[in-house]
Amino acid sequence: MSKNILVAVAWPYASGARHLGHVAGFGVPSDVFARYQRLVGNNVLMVSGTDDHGTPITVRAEREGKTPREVTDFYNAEIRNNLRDLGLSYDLFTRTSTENHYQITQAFFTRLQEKGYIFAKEMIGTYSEADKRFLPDRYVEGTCPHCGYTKARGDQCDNCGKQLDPVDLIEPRSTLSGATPIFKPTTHFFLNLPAFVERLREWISSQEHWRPNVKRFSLGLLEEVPARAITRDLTWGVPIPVEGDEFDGKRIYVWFDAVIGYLSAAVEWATKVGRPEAWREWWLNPEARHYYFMGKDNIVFHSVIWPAMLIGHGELELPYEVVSSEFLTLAGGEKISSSRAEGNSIPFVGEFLAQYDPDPLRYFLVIAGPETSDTEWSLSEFIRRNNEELVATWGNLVNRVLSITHKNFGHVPTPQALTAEDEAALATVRNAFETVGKELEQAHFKAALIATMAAARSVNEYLASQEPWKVLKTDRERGGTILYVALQAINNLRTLFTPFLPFTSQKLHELLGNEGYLAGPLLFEERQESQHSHEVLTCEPSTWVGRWEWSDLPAGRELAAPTVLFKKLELPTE
RNA sequence: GCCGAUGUAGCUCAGGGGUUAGAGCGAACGACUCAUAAUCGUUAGGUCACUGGUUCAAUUCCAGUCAUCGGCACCA
Repeated sequence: MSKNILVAVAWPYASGARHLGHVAGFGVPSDVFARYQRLVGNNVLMVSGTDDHGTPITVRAEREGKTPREVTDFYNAEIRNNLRDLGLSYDLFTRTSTENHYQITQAFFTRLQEKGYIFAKEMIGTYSEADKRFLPDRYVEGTCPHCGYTKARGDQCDNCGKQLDPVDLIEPRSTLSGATPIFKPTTHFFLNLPAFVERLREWISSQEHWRPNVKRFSLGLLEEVPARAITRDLTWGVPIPVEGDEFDGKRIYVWFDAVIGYLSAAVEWATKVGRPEAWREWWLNPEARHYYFMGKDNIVFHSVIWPAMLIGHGELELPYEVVSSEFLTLAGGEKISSSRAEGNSIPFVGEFLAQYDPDPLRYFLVIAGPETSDTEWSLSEFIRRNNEELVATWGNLVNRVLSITHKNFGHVPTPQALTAEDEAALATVRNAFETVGKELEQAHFKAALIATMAAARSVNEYLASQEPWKVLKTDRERGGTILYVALQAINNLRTLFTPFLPFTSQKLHELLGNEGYLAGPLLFEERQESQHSHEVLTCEPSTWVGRWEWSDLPAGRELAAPTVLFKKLELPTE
């Protein structure tokens, strides 16, 4: 009956601190989805990790006089802390610089090579003697042969927009050292993507449930798919599993290995929980559904390249759904990319959570996040929505019901026969399990949260119409019945809000005297391999108690005096 | 340049070939006082960017225009 659901979340790049745009794009939506699926009773495996490889990390390491591993150790820890503090309930959040990942990546490479999907080819690389390295095109600068712009990059001229090749540049120089590079041949491996075009087209065309923009974009990409180089001249990364000295200074391209992380992380998780073959229940199970979450800049890797690799592999499951977010922007539409995070005013996750609670941020990122189009980030809007929506509608509802109950009864009152109005109020909340669930099922997070808030609002309406504070003065029994109904409502809204607001839902869970974890703690766990150890972020959802269905709060249960779920916020004055 | 996206009420955004185009917030008026001065009700009348086209019918499909944004292979 339960389905196996893989929640595959994009891998944040361990080259620096992550900002709110990153967690808005893949983090919060994937966690809402995973928590909902667990409440429904499905077997969820939610995995990701930091992407530890690539040129920017090696460059940063050199600039800081550190090793790439030290750099990624630092940012992996910071990102892990961010994700934990935001309540992102990964079954396993690991990293790509593990022995497990190296082995699985190499095996994947070898398998594709044996099946003829990978071939070697000589190409011209840009080499800098001064930097002692080959330079990615973006690290080469020079004068544009078309427009004379002196700061054109090796891949493109920002002035005239023309695409370039480093050899085209007049007076090329390394952006790292300023030295003049030379061009020399270097051999690399290519993934033969054209071999997969027909199968990909057929597969994507048959995905009726994909969002039209993702589908159209992906099919568009197939119009022209070249073979793609999957190795680089680098010394930090997964070594190429091919015999020969000429490959010593080369590594597998970060994106080729990062997507394999979805598989290697599942294997690592299975090992960790002591059931080494358990990953097969997701990866070799045609009934399993794989959902991928990412920002729109990553669609190509998840809808084309990774599926091609999976088709080439031959045994593993393909994506069921590719859920892509748009971008969180600053006022004025400026894109917030990782490479430009420094110097603009989008807050880093760590800084932000040092000042604000995670649930209000999660609320904002779902209700006002870039689900279907770019949306703007604004601190004043965040505070406004916290105060006028989250606090006023939901936080205040909980507080008023618990306060009046505590003041008049101290426990859940025993109800008399329910009136039609009582039944209607309960039915509205009861029905929300279906309406909200249907939206979440389709990854419509914003609509789901709006529907949940509407259910909360309906309880405020019920209270306004029944006026228990008035009734209590003349008819204590009836007043108690109204409060009983309201308590049942918030007890169930607690469950409905759990995917979005795990921390405060857990708090309410406890305020209402319920046992156990509705949304449990997230943990760090040390994993030792032969050369290194690393820490992973994990949790124990199998021990959590919530179910996506109506539950009764028993009459007579003692209720303590409430404390508020959400604080009102003020805009900083400076 | 090529490809794509977006342009809907004061604000932030949904929606979608067809009765009076929606939500939240703001604003106005009223009700209430249990509650974090929170809540509830009523109201606010936006040429759904512009111009053509297809259609019995378009804001919703198509084309063009304007504006904004993104992708365009070794950036992740």
